[in-house]
Amino acid sequence: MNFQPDAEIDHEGPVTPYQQLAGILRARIARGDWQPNRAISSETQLVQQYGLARTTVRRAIAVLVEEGLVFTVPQRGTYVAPQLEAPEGE
Amino acid sequence: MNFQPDAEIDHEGPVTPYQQLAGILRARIARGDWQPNRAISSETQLVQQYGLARTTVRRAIAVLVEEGLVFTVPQRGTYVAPQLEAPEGE
DNA sequence: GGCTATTTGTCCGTATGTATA
DNA sequence: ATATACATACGGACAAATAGC
Repeated sequence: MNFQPDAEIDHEGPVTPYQQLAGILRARIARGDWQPNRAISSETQLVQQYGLARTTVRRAIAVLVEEGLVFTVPQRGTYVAPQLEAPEGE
Repeated sequence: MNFQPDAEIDHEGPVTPYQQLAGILRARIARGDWQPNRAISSETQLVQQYGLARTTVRRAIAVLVEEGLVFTVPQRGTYVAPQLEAPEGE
């Protein structure tokens, strides 16, 4: 499903908040809010920005990790995965 | 059959309670008690509001789902379907 | 050596809602 | 009407590792 990168979380709709956030973050990465190998917002920041519980934020991030879009480094942050679809010519 | 949105369940009449509830909910949706993509009352709330058994409430909801008027999201709720009669022009 | 702040990791409890028996 | 199971969401708390002063 497609999400707007600047959308807000709808707590009343049929789509669960963690799915919405995953879609929003996916859109923001695609838009270029964070470059590859750069950290996205911390979990605490996402909690404040979107008004969600941390467990919900972590679940959304887990979705992106599962998709290979980001990777998490313990005690460091969550980083945008380097694009592996582009041929590594230079 | 037409039902009043504020009608009560008649347990003595010829119309089965689940048909009555389905008609009432249909009228309430038409009246605008719940907007599209918004959750209707939970099954528990409908049980309490109309004094029906849960199975009866679920059967009434099943009728509306069959009609495409609402859709149920597991572990989340039952939502008013978005109006699909409007052409999707943009 | 401290202290403080930040970040992810983990666990607890409570609540709501559907699904099933 | 009760009970259990499952998924989701929220809030809080603590741990561990890192970084800076």
